[in-house]
Amino acid sequence: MSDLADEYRLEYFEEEGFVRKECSDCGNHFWTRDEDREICGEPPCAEYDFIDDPGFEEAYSLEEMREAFLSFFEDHDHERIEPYPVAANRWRDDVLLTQASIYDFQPLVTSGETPPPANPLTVSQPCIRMQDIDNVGKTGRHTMAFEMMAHHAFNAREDADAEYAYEGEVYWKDRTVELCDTLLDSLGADIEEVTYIEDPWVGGGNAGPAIEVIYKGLELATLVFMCMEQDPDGEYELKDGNTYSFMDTYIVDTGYGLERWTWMSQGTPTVYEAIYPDMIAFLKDNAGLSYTDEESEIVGRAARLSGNLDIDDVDDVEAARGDIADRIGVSVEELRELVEPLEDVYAIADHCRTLAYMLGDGIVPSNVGTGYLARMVLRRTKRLCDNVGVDAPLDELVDMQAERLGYENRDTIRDIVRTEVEKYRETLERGGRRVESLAEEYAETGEPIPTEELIELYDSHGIQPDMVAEIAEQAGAEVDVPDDFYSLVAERHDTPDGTETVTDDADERFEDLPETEKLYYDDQQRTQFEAVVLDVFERDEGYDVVLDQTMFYPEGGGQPADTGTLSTDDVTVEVEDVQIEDGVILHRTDENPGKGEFVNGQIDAARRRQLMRHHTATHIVIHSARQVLGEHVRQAGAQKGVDSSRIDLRHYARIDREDVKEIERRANEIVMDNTAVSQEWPDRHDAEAEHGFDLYQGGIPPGEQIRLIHVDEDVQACGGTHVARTGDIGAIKIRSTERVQDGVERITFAAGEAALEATQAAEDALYEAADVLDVDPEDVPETAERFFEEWKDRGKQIEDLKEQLAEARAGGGGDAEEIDVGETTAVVDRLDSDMDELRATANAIAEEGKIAVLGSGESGAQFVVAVPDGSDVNAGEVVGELASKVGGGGGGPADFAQGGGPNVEDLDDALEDAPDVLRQLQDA
RNA sequence: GGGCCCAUAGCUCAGUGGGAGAGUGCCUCCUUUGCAAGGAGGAUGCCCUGGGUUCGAAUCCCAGUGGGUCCA
Repeated sequence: MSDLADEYRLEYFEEEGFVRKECSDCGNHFWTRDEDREICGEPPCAEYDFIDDPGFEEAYSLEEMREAFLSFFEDHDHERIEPYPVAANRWRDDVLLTQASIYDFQPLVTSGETPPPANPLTVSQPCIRMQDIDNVGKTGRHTMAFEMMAHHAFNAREDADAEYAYEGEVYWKDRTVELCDTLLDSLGADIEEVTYIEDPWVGGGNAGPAIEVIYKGLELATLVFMCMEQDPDGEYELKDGNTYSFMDTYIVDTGYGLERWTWMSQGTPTVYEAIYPDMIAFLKDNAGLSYTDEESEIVGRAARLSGNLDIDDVDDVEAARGDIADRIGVSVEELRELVEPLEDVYAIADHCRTLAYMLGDGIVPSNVGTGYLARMVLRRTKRLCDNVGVDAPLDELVDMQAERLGYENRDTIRDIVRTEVEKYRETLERGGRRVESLAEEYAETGEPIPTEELIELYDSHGIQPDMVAEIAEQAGAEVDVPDDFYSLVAERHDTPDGTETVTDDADERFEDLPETEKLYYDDQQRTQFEAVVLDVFERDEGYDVVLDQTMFYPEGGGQPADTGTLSTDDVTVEVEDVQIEDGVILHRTDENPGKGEFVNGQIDAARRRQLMRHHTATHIVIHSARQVLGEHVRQAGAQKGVDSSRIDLRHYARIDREDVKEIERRANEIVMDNTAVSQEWPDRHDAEAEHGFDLYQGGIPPGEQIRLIHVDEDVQACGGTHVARTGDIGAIKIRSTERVQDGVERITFAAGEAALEATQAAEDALYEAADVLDVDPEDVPETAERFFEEWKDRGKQIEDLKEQLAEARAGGGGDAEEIDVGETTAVVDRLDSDMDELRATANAIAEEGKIAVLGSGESGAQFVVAVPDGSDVNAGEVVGELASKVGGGGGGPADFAQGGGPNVEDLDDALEDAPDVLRQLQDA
């Protein structure tokens, strides 16, 4: 096994007089121009040297530094590209957020399937990393949101066997280091002080040599040379314990932290003051934080010290605070009081920037996916604001960052923030009440609130344990939060195991067949074609027929497959389903048309027409919804059908009736405009540059060219079949909306004939209702309301009357049988009315000091037994005895019981036995 | 994508197989008339919808609808 040491012997280092050293402290190897240098320069081997002593010639703002970087690389033959959204799940499904510039090019560009937008290129990519969220504000250098400035070059070996979307070498290690070195020099850094540390990189199945660039104690950049992939037979064993071998493609992946470069140029105590000084000032002022000269001095020194410490988790921060306080010569309490509000302010500024990125790029808060992350950040930010006493509305704070970042959808962002803050407030209020009553309960018993309750409160109601503790304390209850609280919560989510066996049935039978020519894109209106049967494969039921070309659309992009027939001179076979595998289209048929035959294909035209109408209508509905609800609306899924289709949209509020009507109106305007629906196959990077990522509502297709569908002003990457003109859709009718998840709304709609049918079905329902009520359809709502009110009134009246009837009956005696049972009198009677009446009568009789035994045969045999106060007869037992005689059971409290059974014919016998039963039970 | 929780009076909620409740608000009267005052009486309800189990379901089971929440 070999390590990668040779990979770092660069000509550039040699030419420039670098020497390779081993750090006397940590043992890492590094390259430096300074022959006497002993340590690598990276904390904890060294401390920050740039606080109050900036490392560059001039101080740069964040914007100035970004521009300086990008234009430097433009001047050195790189093309500047626009950054991608922070919501990486918009072009890849393996991650949620963009965490590095290379994410922009994974997986299609890095694998060589798709060419990069430019080569070499430079970009400043906004990124969000949630991993360090607890450190933000505390360490002086951690941020959740940051921009990774980068230059990338995509190379492929000339001797590679396979075809790649880029060829040859643009540049590799020497040039990369040279560019970085030159950049530092041009900014006025003392390049004698710069060290390049050897630090092999491994991640996500790829690996390669990498270099950390350290200057004045701060890691300014990482230069990664991605050129290896995991390989069981690989020659190199790397730090993750796996073996790796070289790939055909090799990629320069660099990362320069914009914030750190800005910080380096200013030398402020923390990175936050360097990157958004205005917002920090505003927040400090708003929270009423002001410091005397002496206090400022302490805060400054503490900040410097915390920055110098190598702190990677919060426990260390807390422990370190004591250390810092000692070194400054103040008490820990004093230090905490001074520093904690500032830490909150730093974190608020950072979190607001994170939210601006997330919401600005169209993430909608939700209980799933990126939306959930946005919600978490927002709630955390709100807590920090409350904690430190910032009373400016959160939407205003987020807007400050959104404005700085140049977002144009600021009104929507503010609206989303306001909605979310309100939701959070309601959750807290609900939770507060719940905790209060729980706390009171446990305060009475004197027991601490059990952990099980805490988990339930957090998991099901979103109430943090510290909030429970706070409220419980006021109510005088104890709370003991276990240290492993969050792992206990996690345990609750452990599923019995869901090891999915990925059924990877990559069918080798089709490997030698050519890709089927897709006729359905040439003329989407045609339904007939001729073809040659290349091969036929037998299936469990039916056959897979492969043709040289086809008009049949295979299932894909939410559009179901076409059906139809294939005919030879001799036979006609039914096509029941169509699938595509590696470009080969499989027609699933009931019979074998015969290999080598010429066939005449005919697709079910009516079905296809409806599918096309629904597909084009889907684009129109999304487009209309975006106009009505806002530009943040994005497709979260779609399914087309013959009778109806549905689309799921990301939106932060319920779509109400007014919205539906407006969306429907706009959609039908587009239909009535009868504009042409066009398709084109542009280069993917040209398309992205012109239309942005909103193209990919339904997923990202691979390849150099992508198919775009234009409907009205809407443009989407789409592989489906569409009508020629919007008028062909006929009409679009929205049938229903539902909230399928928080932040995701589903619209179900019908197009063409189905729209007409849907409308007629709704009308039928109305007419039928009108017919029942015997009124005009337009009077149905009013009449229904009146009927409902009257119905309720009558219910009340009937109840009232029953009570009167019962009292009259109890007083009047009637034909009821009266028996003496010991010292009390019992009334036994059969009334044949409902339970309510039976109960009322029994109550009235008991009021008069008599035992009531009433039976009814109205719906099954039923009994009610009521006993007056002071009687020693148990009503429940009486009922139980009687009910068993009619094949049922019964029970209830000792003074009032009811029961019954299915055998009505035995009711009279049971009642006749009642006196005996009563006497027996009394004697017992 | 998965897990969990909730739905009862205008509001906040209790009730977990057998007669629908409390607090608050509302109405009437009394007391007092000074700020969230006291006393007495009264009206509140398809117990979310639909199925099932049961002699009997607000209560148990299933499905749906609406909301909440945690996780990947």
